Amino acid sequence: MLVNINAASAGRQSALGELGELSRARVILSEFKYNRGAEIYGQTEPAEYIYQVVEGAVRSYKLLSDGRRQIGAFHLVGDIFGLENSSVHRFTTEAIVETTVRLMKRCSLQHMAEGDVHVALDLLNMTTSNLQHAEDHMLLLGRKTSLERVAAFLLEMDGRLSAADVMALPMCRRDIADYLGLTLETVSRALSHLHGMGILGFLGQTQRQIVLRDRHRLAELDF
Amino acid sequence: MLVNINAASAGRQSALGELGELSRARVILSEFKYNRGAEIYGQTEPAEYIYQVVEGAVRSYKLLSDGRRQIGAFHLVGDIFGLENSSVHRFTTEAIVETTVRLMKRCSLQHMAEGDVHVALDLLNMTTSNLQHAEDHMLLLGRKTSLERVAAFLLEMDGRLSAADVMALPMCRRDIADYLGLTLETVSRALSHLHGMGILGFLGQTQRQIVLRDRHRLAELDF
DNA sequence: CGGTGGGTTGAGGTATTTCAAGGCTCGTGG
DNA sequence: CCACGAGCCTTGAAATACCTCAACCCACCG
Repeated sequence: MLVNINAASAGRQSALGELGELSRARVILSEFKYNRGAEIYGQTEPAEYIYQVVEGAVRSYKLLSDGRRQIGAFHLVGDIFGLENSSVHRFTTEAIVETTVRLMKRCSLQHMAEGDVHVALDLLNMTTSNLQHAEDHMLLLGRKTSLERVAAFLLEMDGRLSAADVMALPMCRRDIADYLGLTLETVSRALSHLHGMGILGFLGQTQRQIVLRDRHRLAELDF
Repeated sequence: MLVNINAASAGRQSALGELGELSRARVILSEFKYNRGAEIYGQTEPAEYIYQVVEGAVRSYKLLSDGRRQIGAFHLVGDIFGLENSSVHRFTTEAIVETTVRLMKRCSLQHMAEGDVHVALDLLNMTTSNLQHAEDHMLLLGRKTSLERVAAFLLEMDGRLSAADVMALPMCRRDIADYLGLTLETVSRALSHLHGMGILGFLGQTQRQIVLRDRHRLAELDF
């Protein structure tokens, strides 16, 4: 059963609260754990389950035939993913770090949606949230400079991770780059630049813990 | 009433057929005509209506504060748009050419969706179609070259306009560019390049009528 | 006719990519 | 305990895809 479902989800998945709705129907199967880098499902695979991140982080991406990769979204704790309601997945998803997820059979969900308007409306809300994110991301990918993209990324993560005043990014530079439509070197340079401007600082040697020193000036960079 | 609703819509708006469902409830208001370039609604305006293109073509876009523009989608004959089901529009939309649309009050739709599962599922399907398009477009904007983008655009339009063997594009080069995340010059050069390769030809002087001579080779350019 | 709104093409500039080198951390095995 | 390689990150220098600026053409229209 899916009780106590991470109520503090201020992120994109605004419908999370309403998953309580779904939970009452006892269709949650169980938890499952994936190792760092493990594939959760592949593009064009039949979509059997939908998932919720309990712990860890997930990337979902598309590939071109020559290996170019575009990450469409990162799924953090509390997020629901795998909700392509065509019966086939449109992305490949992988665990970025050691990740545990909750599973739910998609067909029973489908069934529920047909019987209960509220479930259907919940699905609609979740899908709309995803659409909205995709729309904003198109603007970023089509029209923003590298610095603006990285600034937008940091602000997004700041809003979604929001653990403390220091962000612990789960993903590497290459993941960020493939999310932002850049190369990892460009991302690195942009971060260095922001560091040099005094807008952010690094903690530890791994460079994945980032502290926002001046959220206001960062927001000004993101048009 | 919304009968005879352009059944030949093989495009993204696969849910079009199901709009028949909606039509039965007599919430279609009337038709309205917009002049070339006229704004249909603006970003952040309250979303009062949803629309269906009867004749013409529509662009919907987002702007950055300095004028950079990203077109998220073109809406052609038969397409439904304005379906942001947050009560506020997330795009600005304009008629590309003289365009007539059908209107439907959004609130009554909302009301219907709450009462009828089928309506809710229709909305979900339409939203999912839009999401799928946005996901594919992210890959294009983030990772494809200018030639690949233009090739993909031509193939998309070929599938959606599919009037005869000659495509009559309603939109200018700048619109195409802002859709593909390029400049109009780059689009023009890519088209010239494809022309030079014998893959496509132009009809008339306006350069908006394009004939695909070699659809197969074009498809190979779109990874 | 002159002006405006597309469209094409060339030349030069630039943001980002590509290629390459080096540093740091961490796990593994000698 | 240290050596070593692998993974990750940064930084520099060179290459390039795309952008910018500019000129020109053509069709259309008052």
